[in-house]
Amino acid sequence: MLETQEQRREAIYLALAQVPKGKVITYGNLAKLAGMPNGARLAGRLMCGLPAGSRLPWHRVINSQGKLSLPENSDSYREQIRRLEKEGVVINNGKIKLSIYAY
DNA sequence: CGCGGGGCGAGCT
DNA sequence: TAGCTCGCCCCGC
Repeated sequence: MLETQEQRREAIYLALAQVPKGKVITYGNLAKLAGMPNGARLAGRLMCGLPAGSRLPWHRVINSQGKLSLPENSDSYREQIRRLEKEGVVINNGKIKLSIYAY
């Protein structure tokens, strides 16, 4: 299980698809749920490689510091902020409250 | 095959 | 809180 990179990718996607709306999850935790204790960086890699039309909630994935791990000047960054706020996620000084972490 | 670099994380100063 | 180091895994050179 989880031998090919396609299987790992699917595992991450499945785990991501289970993150409820209005909540967020860290890269490390996401990878862990997918069965990869040390796959945080892989998770990050996959996020930036997601197809544009994907229905996956990639915007609910943040780093362990409770912040968005994207360049503040990028379009993706603003897009993520926009989507999160639209779901009711409160962000203080760029940080997200621990109370809305999933799992 | 070594080396540097990532949408990472944990631990120490 | 801010930096730095080190460990992890995957990629491109």
